[in-house]
Amino acid sequence: MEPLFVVFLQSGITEKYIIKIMYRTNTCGELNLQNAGQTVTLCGWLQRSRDLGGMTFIDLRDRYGITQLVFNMETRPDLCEKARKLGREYVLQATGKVAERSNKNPKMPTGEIEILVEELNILNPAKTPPFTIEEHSDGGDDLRMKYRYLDLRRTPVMRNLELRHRIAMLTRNYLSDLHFLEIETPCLIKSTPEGARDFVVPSRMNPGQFYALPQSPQQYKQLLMVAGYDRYFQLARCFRDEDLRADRQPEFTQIDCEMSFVEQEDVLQTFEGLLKHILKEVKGLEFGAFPRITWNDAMKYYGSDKPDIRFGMKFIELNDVVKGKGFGVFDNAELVVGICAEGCAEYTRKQLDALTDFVKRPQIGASGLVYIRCNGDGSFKSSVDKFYTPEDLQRIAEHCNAKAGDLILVLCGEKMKVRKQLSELRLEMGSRLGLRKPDEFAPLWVIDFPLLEWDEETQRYYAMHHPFTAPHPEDAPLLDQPERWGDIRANAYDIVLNGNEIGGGSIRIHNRDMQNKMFHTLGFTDEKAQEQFGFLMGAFEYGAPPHAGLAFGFDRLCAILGEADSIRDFIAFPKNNAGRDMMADAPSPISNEQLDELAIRLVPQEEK
RNA sequence: GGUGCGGUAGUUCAGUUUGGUUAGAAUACAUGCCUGUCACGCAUGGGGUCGCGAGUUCGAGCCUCGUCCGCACCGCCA
Repeated sequence: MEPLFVVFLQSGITEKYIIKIMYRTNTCGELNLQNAGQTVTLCGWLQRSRDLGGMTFIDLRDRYGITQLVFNMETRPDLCEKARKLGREYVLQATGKVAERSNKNPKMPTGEIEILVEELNILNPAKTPPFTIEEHSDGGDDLRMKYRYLDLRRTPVMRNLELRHRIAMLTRNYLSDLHFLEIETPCLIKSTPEGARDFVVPSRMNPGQFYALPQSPQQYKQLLMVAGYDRYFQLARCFRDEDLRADRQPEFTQIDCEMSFVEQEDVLQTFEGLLKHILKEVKGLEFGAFPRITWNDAMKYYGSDKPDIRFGMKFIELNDVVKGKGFGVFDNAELVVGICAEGCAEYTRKQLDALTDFVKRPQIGASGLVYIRCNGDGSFKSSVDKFYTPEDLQRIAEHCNAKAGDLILVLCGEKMKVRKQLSELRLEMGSRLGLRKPDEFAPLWVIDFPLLEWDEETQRYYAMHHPFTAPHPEDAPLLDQPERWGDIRANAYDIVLNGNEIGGGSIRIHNRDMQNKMFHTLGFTDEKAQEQFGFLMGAFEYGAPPHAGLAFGFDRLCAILGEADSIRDFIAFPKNNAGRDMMADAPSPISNEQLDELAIRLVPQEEK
């Protein structure tokens, strides 16, 4: 990085003026032996001081690094006395000569030099912080959230936010070069009941009426297509009033994109290109064409619509080889399915019990786990030896491609449920075997999602993606056959990285008849469709081009590339588990005056 | 809405299994000594509503119930 001085010069300010106005000539991360002899001024925070009696060392920290300041009792007793009184996190300005150290520290980039301080200004004293501002802080999660502005001083968090900035710039430049325009869409919009819960904002000027915050700029970006902005993107803030997770915040950022006059292949190529570009620039990794898998196959082989393909361990369906041998649990099951864990035949009883407990946890809900050990001597030991002869087990092992030394784990039950359960077990085994390395990246497209999803509770179909998603052309006729609605594929796709859904999109419906048919399928009356989506439907009558789009979860993408599990440290000011900002203590009650102005009356909790 | 784990010094934790004298450690902080440290070292010192409330008991940091808070997960997240 350029020294600060040079950056200022390049900005066109004259040198004479700079010296007068500049707090600092250099940052704390850029000085080395070549600067020896120069007089410099640095500013920063006191990271740590070491008082040796006759001399005092201070580590001065800023965003760019740490530089050591030296104070000597013999040469400047006044400054040395001053320096030894300073506390952690004091804000300092120090001027002095860059000098070669007699004892160099190879562990730090500036370790060959130090500053012989001639002038020291305390720009601001500081209270002792409640936790240490270091690479590995001694602070717990909630304390760090409460004092987030201190946590943000720590280098790991700074590096995360720098990474976020880099990915944002790479994205903007890449898409801009492809003629995409970044266009902002409103945050105060109309509430629509489909999908996630809306955050809602009362309107003072329209008493009793509310805006919603966007769950995504979906309808606006489609209107931009109607308006002829044929390539749009936005790093868009989105809001969803749902429960939080480590990788889910109530407000989050999407790389939101839409294109006109394209087919699915164009969209996939464009955004595969974007992700390849980011992976290359950030990680130095080059990829060929990303693998693609249909949703049906993803469910069949991984039990998940976002498979982690950093490792194999694909599902093997076993109905044909296990049924009819008198083991009622298998015989009565809709699906018997297993995975083969290579080299795990040595698993002890205790380890197998732990796995059984894992799948029986209420969150997963399997009723039991069957194992088959393929011993080194070619024999088998299983939890169902009573029902299966060695020859039966041999046949199952062959079906699973299991070798001597492998362990076959089998679950059974209702098809979709057991797939989901085995998916959890597969990921658990992957973790236990160290196959889910955070510095390995395995992107994947999942295509041909179902268009509709049956909801037991409300007894109706919902759009799996959203109501503007086009059906797969081959399946469109099935919209006229309600009994086949569950089989209709959509022209929808997700992009998956290391078992995380990092993006998704679809071809949109641009034809009025098709859209009407879709609303009908979803149980919307004409009036309701008109009320909810009227402005979009109206726009579509004035010449909507064929269009399609995709949105990346930007925070999640940053966290994965930052090799972290939680997105919180890639957001400057995140919310906690309960959606609270622990630093600002939001949300909070508002005054009666504010409520009156908004024409809102609160109902006491006990009346509910 | 549900499940699990946790809450003890400024901070991170031990102590809870088996209730029993003055609740410990490390680190941070303060004071003093120390001229080449870089996790400096040495000495001394201060620092506690054991989350909160109720109960059991002669006696509760420890057991029971309730409650609040944090984290992870299930449901939810078109």
